[in-house]
Amino acid sequence: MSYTIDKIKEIESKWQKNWAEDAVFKAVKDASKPKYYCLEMYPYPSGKLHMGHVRNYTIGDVLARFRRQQGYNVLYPMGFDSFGLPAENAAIKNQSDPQDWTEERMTDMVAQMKTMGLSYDWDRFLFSHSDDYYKWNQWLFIQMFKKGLAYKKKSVVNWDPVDQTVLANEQVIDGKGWRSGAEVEKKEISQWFIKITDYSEELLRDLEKLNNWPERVKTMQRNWIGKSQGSVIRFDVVDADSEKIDELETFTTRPDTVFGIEYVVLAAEHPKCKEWTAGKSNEQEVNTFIHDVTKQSTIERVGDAQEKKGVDLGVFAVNPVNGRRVPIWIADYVLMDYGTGAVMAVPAHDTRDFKFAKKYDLPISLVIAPSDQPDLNVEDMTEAFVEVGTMVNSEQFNGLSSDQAKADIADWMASKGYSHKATTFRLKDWLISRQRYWGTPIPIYYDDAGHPQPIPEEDLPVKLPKDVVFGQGNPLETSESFQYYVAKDGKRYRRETDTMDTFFDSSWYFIRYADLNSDKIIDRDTANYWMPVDQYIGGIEHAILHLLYSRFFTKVFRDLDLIDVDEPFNRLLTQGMVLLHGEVMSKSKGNVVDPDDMIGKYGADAVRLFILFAAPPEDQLEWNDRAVEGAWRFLNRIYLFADLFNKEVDDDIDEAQMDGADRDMERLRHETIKKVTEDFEHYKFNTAISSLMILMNEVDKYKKNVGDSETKKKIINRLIRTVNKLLAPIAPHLSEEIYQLIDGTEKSIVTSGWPAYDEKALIQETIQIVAQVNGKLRGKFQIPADSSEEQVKDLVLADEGIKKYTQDKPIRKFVYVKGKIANVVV
RNA sequence: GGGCGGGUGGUGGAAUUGGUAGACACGCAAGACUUAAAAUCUUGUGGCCGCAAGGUCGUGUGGGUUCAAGUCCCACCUCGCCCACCA
Repeated sequence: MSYTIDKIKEIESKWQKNWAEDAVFKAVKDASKPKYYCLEMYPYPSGKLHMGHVRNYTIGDVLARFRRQQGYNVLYPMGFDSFGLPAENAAIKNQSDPQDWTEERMTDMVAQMKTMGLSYDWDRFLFSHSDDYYKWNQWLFIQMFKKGLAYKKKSVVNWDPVDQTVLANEQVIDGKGWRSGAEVEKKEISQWFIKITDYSEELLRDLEKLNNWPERVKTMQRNWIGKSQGSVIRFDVVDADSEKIDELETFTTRPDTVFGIEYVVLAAEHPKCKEWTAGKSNEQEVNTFIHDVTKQSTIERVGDAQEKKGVDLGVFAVNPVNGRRVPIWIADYVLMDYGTGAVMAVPAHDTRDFKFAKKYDLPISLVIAPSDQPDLNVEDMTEAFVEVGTMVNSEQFNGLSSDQAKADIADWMASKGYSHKATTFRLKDWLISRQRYWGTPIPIYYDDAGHPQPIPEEDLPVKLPKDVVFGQGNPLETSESFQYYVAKDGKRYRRETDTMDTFFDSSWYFIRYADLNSDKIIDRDTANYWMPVDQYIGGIEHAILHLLYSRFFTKVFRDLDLIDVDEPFNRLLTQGMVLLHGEVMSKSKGNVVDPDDMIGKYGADAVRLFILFAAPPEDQLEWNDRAVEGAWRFLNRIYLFADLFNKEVDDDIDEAQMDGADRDMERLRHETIKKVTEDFEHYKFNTAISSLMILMNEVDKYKKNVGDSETKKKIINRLIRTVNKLLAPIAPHLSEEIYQLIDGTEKSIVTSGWPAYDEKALIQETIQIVAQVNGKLRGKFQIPADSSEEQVKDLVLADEGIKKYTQDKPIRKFVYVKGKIANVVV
């Protein structure tokens, strides 16, 4: 009778089995129905699901089931981001095969997903280490190579000394490897890059289209792309005798300060540093400085941000706007890979330049005066003035606001040929090569001249070999079978032994789901039918990298004429973390709650219900075992309530037979349908659930009178059906059980439809309004819903309770907000 | 340093976007049932005063706008996340 754990286990496993057998969740393209593509970020096969996964998938499953009931054709697949370092680290430690290691973990996690009752279409199971998938990674790479979007470049890279691999800029966090946490070193090698910067402008602009993305994710992407507009100014470079020896370009966003340039400063990596000082007296000093700066790891260079160091190169730049000769320095605070690697320094109006000038006793001259201190003296300045002010010491621009001068000087310099306007981005090309085994092999061989050539498409996939040795540098270099590519003519060529960053895999898997078994990368019509993903759900930690790369790949697909959409994810939900006692759950802290334990104790439905009820999906969620029990109690109430279903009566109600209590009950039923439907649309699961609880609280009062009339029995039947369907996305097993018990149909509740509400049924005859005197609550009134303001005023002012406060004072004002509040001001 | 979010009972969180602050739930307390416990049910539960009716204070702090402020404006305190020498 009661909803005991044994009963729960029986119900849950029964329906999981039936759904699988009946292929209830199989997605089939059907142009006659609106489609809904719901997707969670596919997980890394770490071994076990943690509560973060459980939360993520519960949210997605509820949305998928909600849409199915509404009649959408739903695509809801699952897979694994199964390439990556942990499998390889395990191989190094335990001599295990990365593939076996990975697949064991996948098997365990899939079993856990199934006990959660997630409604995935398991016919579309994708994992990135399958050669069926990575073959298309390779195919894509070749298309990119042919278009010049994949290229090789020697460069200083971030070297992770622990993982023995190169890291992308984005994978360096505070100068440390994002996985190992080791301090990153500098190393120069030849690497593969993807030219994402070709799409900087479009990636930035199209953020505008993403109306259903959280604002903060868009802001993070905007900052990451980092567009700035400014001018590139050309300087003549002269020696101590003012003989021109070269030219130099600097980038600035502050053309308004050009009359205040006191020196020009180059990055240590700038090639001109060595050129101009070769054979000079300061050559040794400059070389030592360059060596010291460039060998520093990022953390040392950035960590010491306050202390700026530099060396005078002994050459000069001529400021084109006024002919002034200023020294050229080299300094550690200038970055080679932004702008031109050379900066015009205006100490009075740039914080870094100011500190540098103070340290090396360089002159400072003011060209913008603060509006509240027009007579500011440079000697009195303790920091740079970086705000808008009035132009001074800037010839014909004096007196203008610096904002205005910024535009005017840029135009003027450009017209004189001193500069051109330029746009720069912070976004860098994406370094994708990894000196690692467990990833997609880069499909390239090197011809006799050492030039990279694509492996012909008919030779794809380039499969990962098994004859490798782990723990000695790049494993692919140790494989006899892999090292050489044998071409059609029988010639042997050296093969590329780097593999791809796993972010490459995850940048387009959502497109492959649309047409997983195609013998092309995708079938265009099928992809166009399912794409874009209507609802994408995952952690905020992917706000930049994964989501930006995915947007980029989608645009590349479009430009390769493979698909017609240009943004992959229509709506994005970033779910919050799961905490225990205010801390993130983690194995090292020993504060993890095992999903299996919870499901074993209370059932999947109760765990799902708790997770959705305890917090809005984007907020952090504080785990609470007791509250899970509370969720179980609520389900128990539903289970017992369904017992009242009376098969002897239909639910065709004669409205004339309804009494006041019946009408109230019916109205609340309609209100609840409306509330739950709207809340689901806006991911407000917690308030949807609370409105179901309110309904059940009212039902408990109402049902005490059941048995009196035929009408009440019918209303109870309606309530059971409604509550069950509204609850079905959240607690699918229990709902399916009840559905089959009361309606006994062949169909599943999954496709049984979504309850409708009637706007007319929501109208109330009498409503409650609140009366205030001087803004303080003084009384409540039941009034007919169509009362006029006059009627309300008369009623309120005549009331004894209100009179107590108004006494005989004159009424200064009477404010009435229809159906809500009346405020008497005396 | 820059950007983005937050701060509401013992706890998780509601509040129709300016209109009854604390919905709903957890916890707690009292009671019913029980030999007892668990479960279940009933009642209460922001602080202060009061037996009660009721009064009064109350959404991080201080000011302001308004008939009316958790919500809008100004200043400040504080927590979290992201980016960080970007010229």
